[in-house]
Parts: sequence; C-alpha cells; structure tokens
Amino acid sequence: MSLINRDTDYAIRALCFMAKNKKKFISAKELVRDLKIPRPFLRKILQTLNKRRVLRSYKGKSGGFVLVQPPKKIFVMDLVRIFQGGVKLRECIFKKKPCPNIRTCLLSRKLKEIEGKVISQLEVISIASLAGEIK
Amino acid sequence: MSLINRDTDYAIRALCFMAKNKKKFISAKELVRDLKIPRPFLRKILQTLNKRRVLRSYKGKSGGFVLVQPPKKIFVMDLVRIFQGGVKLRECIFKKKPCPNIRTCLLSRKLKEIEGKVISQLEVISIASLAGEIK
DNA sequence: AACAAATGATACCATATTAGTATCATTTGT
DNA sequence: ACAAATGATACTAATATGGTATCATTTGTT
Repeated sequence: MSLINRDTDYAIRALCFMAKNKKKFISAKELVRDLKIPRPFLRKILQTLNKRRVLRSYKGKSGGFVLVQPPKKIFVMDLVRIFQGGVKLRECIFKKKPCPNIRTCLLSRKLKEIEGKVISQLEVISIASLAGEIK
Repeated sequence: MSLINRDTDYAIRALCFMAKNKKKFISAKELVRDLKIPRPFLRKILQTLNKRRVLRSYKGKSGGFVLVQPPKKIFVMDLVRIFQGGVKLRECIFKKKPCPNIRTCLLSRKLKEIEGKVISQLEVISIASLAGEIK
C-alpha cells in the first residue's frame, strides 16, 4: 500500500542527483554508479522521463540526460502521475456495475476526501526540496 | 494502491449490515444473501473479526454473530489494522540496511507526515456513520 | 441419541502486479 | 569506421492478493 512505488522512487533519486549537477549531461552510467539502481531498470525509467519531457535525452558518444525544468518546478506528484497513473486510494470494487450499496458509497466519499488531501500534499513536494543537502 | 483492501471493505459492509440489525444473531448465510460476498470468503472475515473481538460468534443451530461494541465505537482504522496491519504509505525500499541516501530519507519524512494525517482521518470514520441510511 | 445447521481451522489454487533482465536497433562524436 | 551513448520492446521471476475447498467442532431441536 505504498504511496510511491519503486519506479517513482528511483526517478526521484535520479532527478535529485541531476538537480545537483545541472551543468552537464549526465549519462545513465553515472547515475547507476551513484544510485546503485540496476542499470536496465534505470534506463527504462530515464526513457519514460524523456518521453514525458521531464528530461531531454541526447544520443551518441558523450550523450546523456538533462533536466528540462528547474528542480523547483518538478513535484513528486508529477512523478506519481507518470509512473503510477496518479493516486487512487479508492478503487471501487464493483468496477462495472454501479455500487449496489449506499454504505460503500458513503465510504467512497470519505476516502475521496482523504485522497484529495494526500494529492495536494504531494503536489508541493519539489525535487529541489528533496535534493537540498544542507538546506 | 488502495487504502482499503477487499477484506477490510467486506468487513465494513458486514458490520454495517449488523449495525442495522443489532437485536438478534446474524448468520453468515444472511450476510451472504444480503451482501453478495462469496461465502467461504466472508466466513474467513467473520472468523477474524471474532478472534479480534469485534464480533462474538455463537456456534450451533441458530447460532451466528453479534457485535461486541456499539457501531459508534468501531472505526474504519480498527479494521484497517486488523486486515491490513495498518497504513504504511512508505515502506523503505532498503529494508535491512540504513538508507544510503539523504534525499530518500527526506522523502520518507514527508511521507510519514502524510501517513499520519491519513491515519487520523481513518480513525474518526465509524461504522455508525457509514451504516446510517437517511441521516 | 441423532441430526442438521451453524462456526473453527487450515490448506490450497489461480491470477494479477511488480521487480527486474535481456536483446537488438539507432544515433552521433571522434 | 567505431565506440559509447540512448530507444524500443519482449521476457522472466517473485510476491501479493483474491478466492476456494475441506474437514472438524459445537449446539439447538426432535
């Protein structure tokens, strides 16, 4: 029931590393060395971040990845959306039919409220705030 | 990533039903008929609720289950604890070693905060509040 | 005393999700 | 031309979850 899965987690770490090295291209190799994430796995994540334009990738020798936006403007919630499709704390068990139970729906309503609060909290955690070492 | 799994969900429904029929013993049979939950599955849930003394069971012909406490005093968070072991929105990926990353731990701290808020919200949703039909 | 109707305990299976791996194609600086 | 980088995609393994099946025990009723 983790709010954040491994993809998101690894993405956050990679982005934090990059936030502190903004000057140059960063290759998957460097990230693997620093973050100790399995290489093919990290590459998949970087590719996704590229497609979703959080990063921009450059092929070829001495290629790598660069942040597209400043770390202040990248939020944990963005990554949760990319890698987990958002936060859904309440999937209705009856996916197709309308809920047969009023009670269930009362519960749903309350869970939706909680969900909204969680989302708005994730929307203000920036990569910058996580990357800061001393602060 | 649902906050509530099926066990908890079914338990809530069963308890809501019982909350409205407090007078007599209620058998698994009746609950199955009303709730449309697979029988052996519901029975397992009722057994757990009995062990954790949310219900009390009575064997034998015309036996069944009774609520031990008033519905006002049974909270969704109690059931989440029973069936899901609580709410853990952040399992540290590095279970054994201490986290190698400061950033990860900064994130952990923020997620813990969110988790605490979620828990306190679940702690005030009572079965009574979910069972009420017209209200 | 026997039987039926209820719960108790427990072992099992099937499916979906998740984590992680492997492979080959494409691009590009030197 | 080659090496070093990313792009795309298919596959495998482990774990969690949802659900089923079976047999034992208890107890009211006749």
